[in-house]
Amino acid sequence: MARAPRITVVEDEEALCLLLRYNLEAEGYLVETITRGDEAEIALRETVPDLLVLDWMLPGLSGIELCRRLRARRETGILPIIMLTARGEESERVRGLATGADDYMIKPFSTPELLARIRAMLRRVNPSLLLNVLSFSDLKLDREQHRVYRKERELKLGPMEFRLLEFLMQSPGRVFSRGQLLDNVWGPDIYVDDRTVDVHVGRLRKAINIGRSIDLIRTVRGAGYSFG
Amino acid sequence: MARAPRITVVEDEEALCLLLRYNLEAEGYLVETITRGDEAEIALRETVPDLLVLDWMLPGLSGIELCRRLRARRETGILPIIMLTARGEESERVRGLATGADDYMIKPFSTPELLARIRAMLRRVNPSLLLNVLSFSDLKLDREQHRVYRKERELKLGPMEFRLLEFLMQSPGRVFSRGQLLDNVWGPDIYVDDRTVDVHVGRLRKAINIGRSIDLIRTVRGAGYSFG
DNA sequence: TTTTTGCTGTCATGTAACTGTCATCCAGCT
DNA sequence: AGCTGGATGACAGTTACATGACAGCAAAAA
Repeated sequence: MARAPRITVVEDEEALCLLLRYNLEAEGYLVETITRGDEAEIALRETVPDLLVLDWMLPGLSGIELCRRLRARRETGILPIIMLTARGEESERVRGLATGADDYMIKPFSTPELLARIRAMLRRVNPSLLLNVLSFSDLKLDREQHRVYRKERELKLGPMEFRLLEFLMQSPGRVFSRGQLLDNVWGPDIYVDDRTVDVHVGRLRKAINIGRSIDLIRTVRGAGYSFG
Repeated sequence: MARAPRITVVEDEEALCLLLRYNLEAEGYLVETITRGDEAEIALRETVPDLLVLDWMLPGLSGIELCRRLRARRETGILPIIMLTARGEESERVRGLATGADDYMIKPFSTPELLARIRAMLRRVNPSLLLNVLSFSDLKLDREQHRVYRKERELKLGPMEFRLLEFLMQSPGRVFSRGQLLDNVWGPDIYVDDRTVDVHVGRLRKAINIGRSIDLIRTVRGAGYSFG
């Protein structure tokens, strides 16, 4: 499997939490589990995962309300959400979707089906997440082999440079602020200077723009960086 | 929603086709119905709707195969697809999703539920476009990519010009005083001369009115500026 | 163990781009 | 015309980014 997409599970039943974590990690995802709705809202303000599995009933803040609030924010407006509902009444199903969940599962549900839905949804939102080889122009990044090529010629990247490039290549053209890059590439709990990003982008540039190649990384003054 | 979303229904049962067309049109969608899989493939090469309702079993070309082919093409790679399946065996469900459908309904299904799912899915697809790209006439501003185009030609804007244009484009036609612009674009705690706005509007004008294009920014004497 | 090598984060410096102000010119209104 | 408010070019101060240098680590090699 490709580089792990991040999935956050918000579910108060301890047993189900463990089951989901076990299965999702077996599929190769990076999993974060949260048991309370209000805690989830705070956590999601920090970092946005690639997909959210959300229980309908939660202590602190109900799943449906959390969903509504997430949809109202730009950062999480299109975050894929799969809702877990206890009862299968149709009125509730419809309400769940109408609130902005992208899909729902009725408990008890089959784990393989949930995994299939997650895969389908991730592919729809950002196909790059599930690809093993990202390429753009004459640059190719192989996640499995941890190798990068520019025009058939292999490049030598440090670990940080590789991860930075990988992340940027997942959303070509999109501009990320230094804060976003630190969160997503360095990790949410790492506190380093914003300007460190500049240095690494510089190193990455030097590494991938061998010879006279055009610069594949764009600096957006006052905003951040983007690939392509 | 600005324009009526287009929905294509591919279904061979005449009665179901009529029922769906009737209900979807009542909701305000533009509906096209096709009864054969191979015909659908040809039609979808011409125009891509906003959403596709696709029967599992079809004459000419099966729904699952059509789905697979659509996913392979760039234009229809992320076209939202709701699959209609006759039997509800889980293996088939999973197969449907794994092929790339975004959702499915098991026949016989409840019409309100289908409508709710369509609504939810369109909201997810359309706002994502609407959220990130502002456009007016031949001017296009992409927030995510931080790029601005006039007639396919990319413009070079400074950070302030970009933010100013972004703000103005959010409410086309509305007039903002210099004070309002300072508050909203510069920030509430920034104290600069009112006349600074004039200069930036001037710079923005110069940047977006390349050549002989008509001026997209309107000066309202004694009141302020507006876009469009 | 010590030595070497490679990677990372911070800092200092240089530079190019951006910003705010002002003076001057111009257009619209009475 | 005369007045008022807006447009514009010039300019200096400031900001944000690029880059080279370097020390602290950690892993690999000797």
